[in-house]
Amino acid sequence: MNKTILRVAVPSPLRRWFDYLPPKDTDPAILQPGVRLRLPFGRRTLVGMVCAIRSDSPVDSSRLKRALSVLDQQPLLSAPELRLLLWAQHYYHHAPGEVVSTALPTLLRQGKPAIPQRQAVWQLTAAGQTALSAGQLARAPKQRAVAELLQAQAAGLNAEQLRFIVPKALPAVQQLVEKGWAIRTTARAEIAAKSATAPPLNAAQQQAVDQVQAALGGGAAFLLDGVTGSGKTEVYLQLIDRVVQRGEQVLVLVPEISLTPQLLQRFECRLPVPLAVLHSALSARERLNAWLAARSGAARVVIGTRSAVFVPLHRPGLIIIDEEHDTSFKQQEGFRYHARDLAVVRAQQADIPVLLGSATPALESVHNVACGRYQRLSLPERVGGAQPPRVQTLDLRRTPLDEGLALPLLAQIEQHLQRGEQALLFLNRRGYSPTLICHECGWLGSCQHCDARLTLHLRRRRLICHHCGHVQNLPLHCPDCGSVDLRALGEGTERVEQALQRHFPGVGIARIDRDSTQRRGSLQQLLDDIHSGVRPLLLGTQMLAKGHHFPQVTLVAVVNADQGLFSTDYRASERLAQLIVQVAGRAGRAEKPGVVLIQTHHPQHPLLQQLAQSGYADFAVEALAERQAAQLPPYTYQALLRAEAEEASAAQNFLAAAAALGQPLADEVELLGPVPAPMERRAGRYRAQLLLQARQRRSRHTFLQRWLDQVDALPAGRRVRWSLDVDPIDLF
DNA sequence: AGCACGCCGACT
DNA sequence: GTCGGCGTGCTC
Repeated sequence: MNKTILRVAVPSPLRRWFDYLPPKDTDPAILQPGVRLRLPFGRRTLVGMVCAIRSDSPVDSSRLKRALSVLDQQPLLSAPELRLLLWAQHYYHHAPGEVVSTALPTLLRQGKPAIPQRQAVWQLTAAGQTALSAGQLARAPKQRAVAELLQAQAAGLNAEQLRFIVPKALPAVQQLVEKGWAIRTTARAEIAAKSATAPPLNAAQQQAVDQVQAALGGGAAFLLDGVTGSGKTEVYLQLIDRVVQRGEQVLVLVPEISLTPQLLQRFECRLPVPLAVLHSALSARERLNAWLAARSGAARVVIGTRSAVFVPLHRPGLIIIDEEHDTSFKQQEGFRYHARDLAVVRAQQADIPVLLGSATPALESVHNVACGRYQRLSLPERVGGAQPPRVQTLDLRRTPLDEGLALPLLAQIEQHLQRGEQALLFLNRRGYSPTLICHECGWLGSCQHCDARLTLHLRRRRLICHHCGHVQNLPLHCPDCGSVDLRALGEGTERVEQALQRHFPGVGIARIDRDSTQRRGSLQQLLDDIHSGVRPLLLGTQMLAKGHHFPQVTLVAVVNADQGLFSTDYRASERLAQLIVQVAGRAGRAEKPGVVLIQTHHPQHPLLQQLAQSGYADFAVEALAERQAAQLPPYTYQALLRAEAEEASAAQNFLAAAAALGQPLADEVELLGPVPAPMERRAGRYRAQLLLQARQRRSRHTFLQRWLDQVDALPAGRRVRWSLDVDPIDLF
């Protein structure tokens, strides 16, 4: 008898598939891979997805349950889309149900119908127009901001659009409605067809566009290696335009931090086609609508962060990954996939080109070019003939420092400010100082939940743990000896800001870090002040290093490069090089060449020398040679088994048991550890890890396949939280 | 992960 | 006498 068996991904952390019988009297035509089922699972009822249809099962047929109902008339995911998920499940050895869940919007995971729901749209009324121009909203800034937005968009804006641009816009627009100054409708906002004209491309940009265009309709991977300011986005836009004209869709993946209203605005006014955006700030309904628009083909361009790599597309034509080196493409918990790597696989499977863009490509990508897997497209020059910034080290040895700033640096800042130009200081440490010490007895303020020092936040008068968020009041005297002589050791942005205020009284300073930009809209305010010249001194963390353009900045200083130079993490030098080059890229535009100063006690360090003299590309070649000599990725293939537990030895014990199980299987792989994590205790849990390294991807895969079956069954595993990370990028 | 079953301590 | 602690077993 030829039975129909449904192989289902069930939302549970189990690394297994579950087989079901179809519901009674099901039309066989609707039973296809990609439809959802309501299922009895243990004593619960869950929503799972059919991933394969078979005629037999390893499970005895008497033990197979019947699914309760089929939730979809059509598959939610097409065969190629499911294939990508199955590939990812296999490659990352992760639970099928969690892999599928990652690819579905929440409402679909909950079993809601896959039907778009019309969204409310707000428009300004005539009365609202009058009130706005009469200045009646002068004392309600939020309502005025919303009203101005609505005035600019006659077709109206939906909740998502309003919220994305004006924080807390919904209560404000509600108040406008109550006064009769705005109305709420369900009319669909028309796409503004105000297409800005494309600027002419330079020769390198044109060549890049031509080469990718020639590859449309087939599979090929490109690395667009373009220095900051070389016009990568313009290359994307013109390619997107051509793909859309072929009637195909483009998927654009960007790091979370660069998906800003400015970026969207640029895309919207250059691409007069429906666009869908997928980011974390969307409501569940908005996310589902965007997802469905991508799936139906209504959205021609889909922009999203990491998880958008799984979004279904009616007619995919091109995938673009901007800032491909950015580590936010790697999910760091649960299903630990890398969106960039999966995008490459997806494009390959769909037989379409993929374009990875960066000024500082990941060493993996540079290596893939060298192996012939990617074709390199190079944009060596800045648009408009701007000169690349000059990179110099500033030797800190025996140099007087004021709060971490060398006097020659302060002198330079002074000069640039006097010329009416701007200066940017980069310091990857927020707060006032990373350590509070008792000058009397040596007591250090440390976190009770982590193996870490507490960071002093002087303005808030708090000690804060940057690892677990623990907050305590600033002690007035030493808890150990009672001395009042407590001193701040080291510099954070808050402290450097004070030093700058002292040195440059009256000069506006824009401090940009997580603390100064917590209120929504405050980042925008700071950026506006920078562009208008109100704040010519910029100081900040990572946030300042990514994406933003500061045309007036002619001096960039890296306050402390030494932290990254001697780390035990072999990826630290790659990250430091990327950071320095990215920060340097903020400096100098067109007619004003920039200077980059790197403060260091090790001016002769090869990494800094290389960046200063020959740039990132040469650094990458050298760094790859070192990786090869040390047999590290991308020349070997790693996986990391992590474990954590409240009890000190539980994590180590579990990993030791896992290692013992692995030894007999480990003929082509190496097991290193278990060792305690670099910061063993974090948020009250003890953490340890076991590293696996293999010469071949294949041998890593077969090992993991056999090993995990046994590890899953370890009783010690129940007393810890453990997870597997294939291709880890943080070894802690 | 859930959720149930099951076998030992302090409480209405 | 029970309510409830968390060990351990199972999920097609």
